[in-house]
Parts: sequence; C-alpha cells; structure tokens
Amino acid sequence: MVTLKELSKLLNVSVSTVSKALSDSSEISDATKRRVTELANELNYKPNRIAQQLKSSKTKVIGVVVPSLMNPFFAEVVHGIETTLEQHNYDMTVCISNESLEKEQRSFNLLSTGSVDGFIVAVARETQNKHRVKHFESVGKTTPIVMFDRVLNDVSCSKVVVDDFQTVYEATKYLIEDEKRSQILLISNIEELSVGQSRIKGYTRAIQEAGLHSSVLKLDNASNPDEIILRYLKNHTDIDAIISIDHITGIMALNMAKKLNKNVPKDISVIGFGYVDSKYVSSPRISVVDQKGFEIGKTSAKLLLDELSSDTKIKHKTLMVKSKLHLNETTGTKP
Amino acid sequence: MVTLKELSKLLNVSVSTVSKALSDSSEISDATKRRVTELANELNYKPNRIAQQLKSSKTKVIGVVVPSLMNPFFAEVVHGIETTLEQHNYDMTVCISNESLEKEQRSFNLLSTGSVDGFIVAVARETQNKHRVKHFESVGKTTPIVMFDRVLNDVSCSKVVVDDFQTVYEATKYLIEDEKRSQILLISNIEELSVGQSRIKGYTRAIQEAGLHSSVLKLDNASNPDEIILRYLKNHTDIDAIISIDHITGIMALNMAKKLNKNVPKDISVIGFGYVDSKYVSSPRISVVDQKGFEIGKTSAKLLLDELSSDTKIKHKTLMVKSKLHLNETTGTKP
DNA sequence: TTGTAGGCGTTATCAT
DNA sequence: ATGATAACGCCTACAA
Repeated sequence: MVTLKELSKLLNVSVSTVSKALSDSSEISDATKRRVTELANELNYKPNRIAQQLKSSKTKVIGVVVPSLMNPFFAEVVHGIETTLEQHNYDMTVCISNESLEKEQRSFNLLSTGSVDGFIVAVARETQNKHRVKHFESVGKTTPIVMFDRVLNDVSCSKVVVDDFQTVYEATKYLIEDEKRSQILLISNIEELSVGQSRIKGYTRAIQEAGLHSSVLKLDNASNPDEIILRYLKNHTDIDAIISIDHITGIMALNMAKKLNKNVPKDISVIGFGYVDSKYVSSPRISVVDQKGFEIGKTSAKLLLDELSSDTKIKHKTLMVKSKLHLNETTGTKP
Repeated sequence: MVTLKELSKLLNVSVSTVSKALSDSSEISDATKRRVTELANELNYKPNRIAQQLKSSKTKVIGVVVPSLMNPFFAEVVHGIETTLEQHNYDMTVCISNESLEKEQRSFNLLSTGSVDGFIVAVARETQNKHRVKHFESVGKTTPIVMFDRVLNDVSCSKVVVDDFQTVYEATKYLIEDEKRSQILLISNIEELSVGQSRIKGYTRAIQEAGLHSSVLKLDNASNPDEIILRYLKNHTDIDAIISIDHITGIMALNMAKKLNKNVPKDISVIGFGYVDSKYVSSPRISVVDQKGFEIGKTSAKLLLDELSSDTKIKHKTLMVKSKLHLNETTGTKP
C-alpha cells in the first residue's frame, strides 16, 4: 500500500505538497503537479479510505439490516438500496438478522461505533413481537435510521411504508365487484407481523362492506403449507377466489386448486403477493400485488442520503410507496 | 461519540491509562480499572472502529461482489457467507455487479483501498465473456480473493467450485438408467457461462455414453421463455424427460408439460436446478439438483478467513462443494 | 509555491 | 501503577 509519505520521499517534497498536488490545489505549481501525479499513477497510489474516514468522521457506508435475503422481497429492496447508494458513491454493509432480536442488536451496536453513517432496517419478527426498541433509540440519537416495510411506530425515525391496508382492500374489492366473487379466502403466513395485520384488515373491511363472509387461513409457518391449503380447499368447495398476502402461498394455492381440477380463473380467481417475476414460475401466470421492493429500496436510500447531506436537522419523514395490482392470467374471466 | 480523551479528562488520568484499563491490562490497579470501566459504561463508551482499523491496518470487513441478489442461488451464498463471517466478528460490504464488468471493476478498485481485508466474488457474466482479469490480478497481489461458482481459471486465487459436470452427468444417467428415459431434453438459459457449459457437457457425455440423441434448448434470455418451452414440447412430443440447468426454467417446463396434459412424472420426468425450496412453488414438488448455495457461502468465507489468519502465505486452494440430487415428485414412477 | 505542525481516536513502547 | 510520546495515513490551517 503506497502512501503519501512514500511518494513525498521519492520526490523530495513534503507530504502536504503531494497531498495538495493530488487534489489539484491552486497552491501548487503545474510542474510539481505533473511530477506528483505521474509517480502516483505509476505506483498506483490510492488514498487510504480508512484514514480519510477517520479524518472526516464520515465513512460513506450505510448499514443495511434485513431479516433475510432468501425472501425475494428483501433481496429486491437491498438491490434497490445498492443501486441508489452506488450512484452516490456509498457502500453498504449488509447484516442479516434472521428475524432474531439479539442478532439485530449486535449488528446495530457493532456498526454504530463509527463504521457507518446511517442505517436502513426492516425490523426482525422477534423485535416486532417483543416490542424492543432500545437499540434503535440509542443508536438513533447519533445516527440517522430509516425503517422500511417492517416499521415500529413508537421509534422516532424516518420510515418508508407500504399501503398494505389499502392495497389488499382494493384487491379484495376488485374480486368482489369486477369478478363477482363472493367466497373469498385469504391465506396468510405472516399474521403476527404488523404488515400482515394491515393486509388482513384491508381484506376484512372489503368483505364486511360487501356483506360477505370472511375466511382467513393462517399457516403458522407449518412445514407442509401446501397440504394444509389442499385440505382446506377440499373441505370448502365453495371458495371462488383466493388472495394470498405473502410471496409464496399464492402460487401454492394456485397449484392446489389445479390439483383439485378447478379451472383458474374460471372457477377460482387467485391473487398473490410479492413481486412481478412470480408470474414466471406459475401457470397460468399469477396475478400479484407487486410490493415494489426495488422502489422501496431506492426511496429508503434516498431518504437517508437526504438526511445525511442536510446540515439542518430535518425532522423525520414517513414516505409511502404504493403497491400495484398486476392482473395476469389467474384473474379475469377471459384469461 | 465519547472518546478515550474525554474519559481521561473526566477522570483526571492519562489517555493511555484509560486505554489500558479498558483492555484489562495487568499494569493498571484494580481501583482505577473500576473507576474507568464504571464511567465508560455510564457514558456508553465504545471504541471507534475506524481508529482501530487505521491503527491495526485490519478492517475485519470482507468485500462480497455478486452479479445479483435476485437469483436465489446468490442470495443463499451471501447468506452462508454472512453466517460464517458473523461468527468470527467480521462484517461484509456487499456490491452487486449486475453482471457488468465496469461495475465489478469499480467495486474492486474502491474497496481495495483499505476498506476490506479480502474479497469473495462470483465474476460477472460480461467479465467472463470478455476474459478481463486485470482488476482481479492487481488487487489480488495485496488482498486475498476467493472466487466461487463463476470462476476464472487464469486468475491465481482461492476458489470454491461446484462439480457441475459430474452432477449433471449423474442426473442424466439417473434419468436414463433408473427411469428408463430416452428422449431427454436439456433446457438452458446460461449456456455462455462456464458453469453452464460444464453442465451441458455432463449431459452430453451421459447421453453419448448411452447412445442416445441429445437435444438442448437454449433460451437466450428471451422474454417469453415459457412459450418457447411450450412450443418446443408441442413440436417434440416424444420428449420423456427434461433437465433444466438454472433455477427457474425447470418449474416452467413442468408447468408447460402439465399444460399439454402430460402426466408428470409418468409421461415426463423433470429435474430442475437450484435450491431445495423450489419444490414449494411447484406441483408436483419438483426434483432438483441442489447447488448448496449456503454451503458454498460458508466454505468460501472459511477459506478466506483461513488465508487471512495464517501468517505464512498459503498457496491458493480450490475446494469443491458437491451438489446433491433431491428426488421429489417429478421423478420416479411412484410419486 | 512549498513546508511545518497538529489532530482525527486508538494502541504500543518507553519512560517515570 | 501511571503517563508521555509516537505512529497508523490523511488533511489543512498556518508559516515560511
């Protein structure tokens, strides 16, 4: 690792001259600038980022803490974050909480010691269930935090949320009004999460307003979700529409309906949740509520960078990224 | 951010005393140790990691550069990396190359300026196609690199590879010998990658050895891969087995076969590629070659950490993680 | 135009 | 047992 000091020795000038020359300072003569830059290029000099960080007490690194990367929604969000950060020459340190409170705390504590300029986080399941907020509050005092999707209302920080209630409300209404469905089943594997609850409420509201009967199938992280769905459909042959609120059970439900020789969408309409590419792994191509993970990631990163660059303390914002219902072949009577 | 200096002022002792007391040095009296640690706890002192990094010229951070996170294989690998790193108190900076050479180079150049102690990388498609290796070679001189899956043979560094040839060879042989299939179609969307070529070779070898006719359907990143597969199956009604070598076209092929009223696995056996959880989104549950992404991630991280901790320069190793064929319901005459 | 000196926060060596 | 000093690599106000 070649340093300013070494360059200065080789050139018989002082360290500060080298430093200034490399930053093209007007104080330095063109002649020395040339000499310096030439040697710097030759030896492939690159300023040591750690030293720069210590000096400036800015790292240009963001800590990203997510529950999982195997959930394509979070993978998409992280991708969105990376896209925006890289445009602004920021790096990201990614930590995976695995839905564990303790792991999340460790990540925050470790990274908040000067390693990152800010955080973007979707809080772990356990954290949300136990309502533990101390690690966010203590870190948040000195380092800006942006929460997305999984958000804690009682923590004061910026947030990027999804209109979960509204989206599912509208999707359900669509099934009722446009598709004339009346026995609509909601399938959930995330009912203990705040986002899950909002989605279920959206469904319930639409069902109630239409004077219909609501049916919610909770899978409780069972190991055989497909079989549970199959059994349910067998025992409730009147179901004529299914809406799933996570990224995988929609496709399962579609497959199970087909297994029971139901025609989709003629006999049963299906709407899944997640991201647009889901449609490629199902036949017919599944209609989905696109959570816009990429968008959420970009928005979160921008929000955080704004907060970091503004000298005046902005008060925390909450932005909403609207989901979008993509109708494909599992809805509509004419597929 | 409270520093040693501040503590030392408040306690009327020198900075070095505080530093030693906090690291429980035997030079310091128990009395002062107590005084120091008490105040440190009270003020929630945490050593500044950047300063430690500058002093020790070790960052305890690994740079991870992958082509994508939307491909569940890479997401799984990154998860495996994180799991191992976190056990050893390392963090990771994740960069997504998006299959772009230029982005990959930028990431390497930026991070190699003291930001990370080592790299784990799966090289981008473009890099592999254009055979550009300079950024790896120049960085590799000073910083250890581990390549996984997408590997460049002419770069000297440690590698973690998959036995692609052997795995597909065996899977094909299984279809031929155990399932008595004779018209086996291979579907590929990654034929330009080295791993894709190895897989195709494994297939071809098995087919040739059995004296059968080989058929390879290349999708060329088409926007309507499902339709291409459907058309192919329509025009080649004699196909009695399908093997896909990427993570998504296997499920597509299964769905298309069903659409043509083929019974899977009675009429057609299907084997996909990817990871075990794929089976949850298909019906019947798809048989897959599990690439063991998690394992690959853990192995890569361990290999790198070994290299970092050993003072003697180990020469570079190449490890192999064996894939495993998981037979589910899309193979076998008795599902 | 160039050089000197000090400091970012920590740690290690060498006095006292 | 405690403190002073230097150093990691960079930057910059101030001197020369």
